[in-house]
Amino acid sequence: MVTKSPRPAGAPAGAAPTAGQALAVEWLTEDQQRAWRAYLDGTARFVSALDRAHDAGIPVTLGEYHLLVQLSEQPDRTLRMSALADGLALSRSRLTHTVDRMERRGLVERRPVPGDRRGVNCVMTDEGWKLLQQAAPAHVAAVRRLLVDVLDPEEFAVLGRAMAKVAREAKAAVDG
Amino acid sequence: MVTKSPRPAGAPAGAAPTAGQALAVEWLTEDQQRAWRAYLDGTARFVSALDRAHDAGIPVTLGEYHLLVQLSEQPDRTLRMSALADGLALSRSRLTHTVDRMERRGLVERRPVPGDRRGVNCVMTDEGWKLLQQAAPAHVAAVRRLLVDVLDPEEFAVLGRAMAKVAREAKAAVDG
DNA sequence: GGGTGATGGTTGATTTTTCAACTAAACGCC
DNA sequence: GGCGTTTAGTTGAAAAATCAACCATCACCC
Repeated sequence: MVTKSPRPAGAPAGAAPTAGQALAVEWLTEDQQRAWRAYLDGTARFVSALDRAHDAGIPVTLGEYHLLVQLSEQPDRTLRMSALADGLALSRSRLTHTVDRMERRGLVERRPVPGDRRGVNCVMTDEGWKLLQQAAPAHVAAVRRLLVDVLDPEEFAVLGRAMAKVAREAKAAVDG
Repeated sequence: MVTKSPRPAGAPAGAAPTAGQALAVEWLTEDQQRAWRAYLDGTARFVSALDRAHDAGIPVTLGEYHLLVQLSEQPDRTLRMSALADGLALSRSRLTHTVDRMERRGLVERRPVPGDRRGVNCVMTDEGWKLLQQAAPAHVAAVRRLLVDVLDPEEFAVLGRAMAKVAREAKAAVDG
């Protein structure tokens, strides 16, 4: 197995790292490789299956759905753009565009933030709320069918804990 | 906790499902909810952190990198478009466009498939190979730093197994 | 109270992705 | 051997995401 054609991230035959680095790269073991690939592949396929479910009958995009969910959890179904962007791990620009579209559809509204004249609040409209309600059952069913019910409970729990750690780390890497 | 404002996928107060369904939707428990959120959030942040790493110093996009990796594992660094699309969970159209771009950059080449005049093979060029080599160390380092080394080994192993199951299920859902 | 830098958000151009329509070759089958 | 169907891949237009500037307000602090 060692002499396969140089694998994904397997030790490349020639080329040394560009510069500076002391070549202290540790490649992944076979097992790690497998797990990493499984994660990658599984996530890609899961997301696209879920997307497909949203196309077929759920009246909002997966992304829009998540945005509505975030808002739905706020006391007044209201969240500042920046908080929303952070919560959803979206760029500010992307959020601006997304909210533009959703606003046009009447799902959310922009309102000024009381204390800060720079700020903009994003508020879910009744329309948006209704749509969320409508979308929720099929969405949850899909998540169950494609993820939750596929795993046994402990597995799923571990997955959750693991990804929570990953989230923390990634967050640190980005803004740290 | 039950009487929070209707949660993400928590039991909505009003609206019944659109039609037909016998309302047999099972909502997620608190724990499941947490795990699902963690997965979603963790994945989003992980991917964007990895993307960012690719921007900063790695000379190919994450997507392009994965494509090159797939090719690198084939005997002749060659794979049919359809196989590549399946392997990467990409739409055919998206693959066509992506390969267009990469071909312009000289990273891959299109060649006819010997036995089947409909088919198109995608072959990694030496250029592409060199680039992959160059990119690999930093890529692997990032994956380690952001994922592999963040988890303890058993956790990571479980993650791998779990997502492999998920991948199978999603695949079944899509083409089954 | 007037700079200076950070924060919040938007804009518009560029690049990617998606979507639906389309061509061409292969397959099956009678 | 001819006809419908499926498979492979491309195309181009429309939608969405990214990127780099940009404007305004705020916060600090001297």
